[in-house]
Amino acid sequence: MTYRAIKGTKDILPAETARWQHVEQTVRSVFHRYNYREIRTPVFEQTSLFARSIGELTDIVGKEMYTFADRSGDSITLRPEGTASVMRSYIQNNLAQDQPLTKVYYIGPMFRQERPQAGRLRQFHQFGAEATGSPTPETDAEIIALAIDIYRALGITQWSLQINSVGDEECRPRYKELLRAELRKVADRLSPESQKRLEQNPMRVLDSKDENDRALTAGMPLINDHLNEACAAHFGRVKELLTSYGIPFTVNGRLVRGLDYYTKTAFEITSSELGSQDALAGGGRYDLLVQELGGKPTPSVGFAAGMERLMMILEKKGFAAPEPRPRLFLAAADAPARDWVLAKTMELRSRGVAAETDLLGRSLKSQMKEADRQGAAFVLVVGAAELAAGRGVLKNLSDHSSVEVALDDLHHSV
RNA sequence: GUGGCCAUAGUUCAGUUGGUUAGAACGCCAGGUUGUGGCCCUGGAGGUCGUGGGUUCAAAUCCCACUGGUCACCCCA
Repeated sequence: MTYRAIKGTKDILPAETARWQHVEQTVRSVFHRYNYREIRTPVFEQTSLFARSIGELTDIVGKEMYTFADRSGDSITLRPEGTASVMRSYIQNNLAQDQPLTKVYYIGPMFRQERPQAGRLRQFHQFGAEATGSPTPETDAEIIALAIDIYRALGITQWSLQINSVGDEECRPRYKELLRAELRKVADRLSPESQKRLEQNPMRVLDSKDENDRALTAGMPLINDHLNEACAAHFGRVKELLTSYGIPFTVNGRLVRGLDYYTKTAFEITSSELGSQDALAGGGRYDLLVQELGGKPTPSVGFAAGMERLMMILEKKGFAAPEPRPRLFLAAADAPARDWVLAKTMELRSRGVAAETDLLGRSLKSQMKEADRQGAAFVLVVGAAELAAGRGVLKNLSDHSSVEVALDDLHHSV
């Protein structure tokens, strides 16, 4: 084997594309149900767009981006997530002018240069939605409900929703100082990773998976106990709405998302059906991002979900999407019938019938086996005798029955 | 970036303390039935045993390096 797909990339083969298409269709139909419209942005952007929106200190920007210089020397990056591009497009195309609230969704490949493992690829696929222009908790709740509805529509029941509020530009800095002061008291005993975060992003220390860190920070103040009035009211309303929508959730005061731009609501949907990488979707509110990118202050909420992890669950559940199959397979019993069979196949196709025939000049037995393998509903064997009589025997491959039909109006018989 | 495990037909795997032409199942092709699929029977094609080096009379088997895969850490979808 000479060429292989690049590490961390995968071919989605014909045997699996039916499942992908089914998921894509289901996802789209739920988005449309919620009145979100599709947006398609380029898969690469100026590097600084991602650096600025995701945050210079995040792992994504610090060590995971596919960044390269193009031929003119500009620094280009393959998108590691969708929100930054969508917001760039929102500002560039002035989408705000059409209506006060813009609801869009996207679906497509993302790229991060990490070590691959179960549920993590270098090129992976996400779908997500952004509701831009609304500060209301009703919008947060809609985004979360939308994500949950997609899993429900796909028959995925083993998920759990965790939510938190990470505060805003007024109460978060105040809380961070409080937390930092607490953390300093145990700083020398924290893991090296957490010591680094103490100054840069102390909230991430609470999110550490290190057991010792967790023990040390066990009793420390949590952000959602130190929200200002506006954030607390917003968070309360989101929880109230989720409850009224019948969506179960747990509040996790230590939940901090990996991207810098979140404010107020942050949430994560995980599945116990997955391995170590168990996050199905994540999202939250990002009221400061649009202005950070040069637009007018525009409050927004959104989420992103991984397609491969969804596929892993569906595959594990043995979910099989229906495959396209030929309606009729036309088999030639002898050489003179081949031309007629080819012409008839083309005619049926032009009439909208999924018709298939042999292109390899194979024996009749082989053609029959092929028709069976393809899952064709019917097979018609045509030879000199049938051509002379103008009639043939149409065989139903699933119930083994046969009927005699006129060759001229075959399309009425299948 | 760090660590564990793994690498033999297209696929899933067997291959004894190192020993002669490396096997099975499934899949693929052909025939059994000179014009009818699925089951069955017969036959066939298909492998530089991941790559390179070393030990040995002898290596798929032991050792080293590399490459690839996989899982986990970090982090995330």
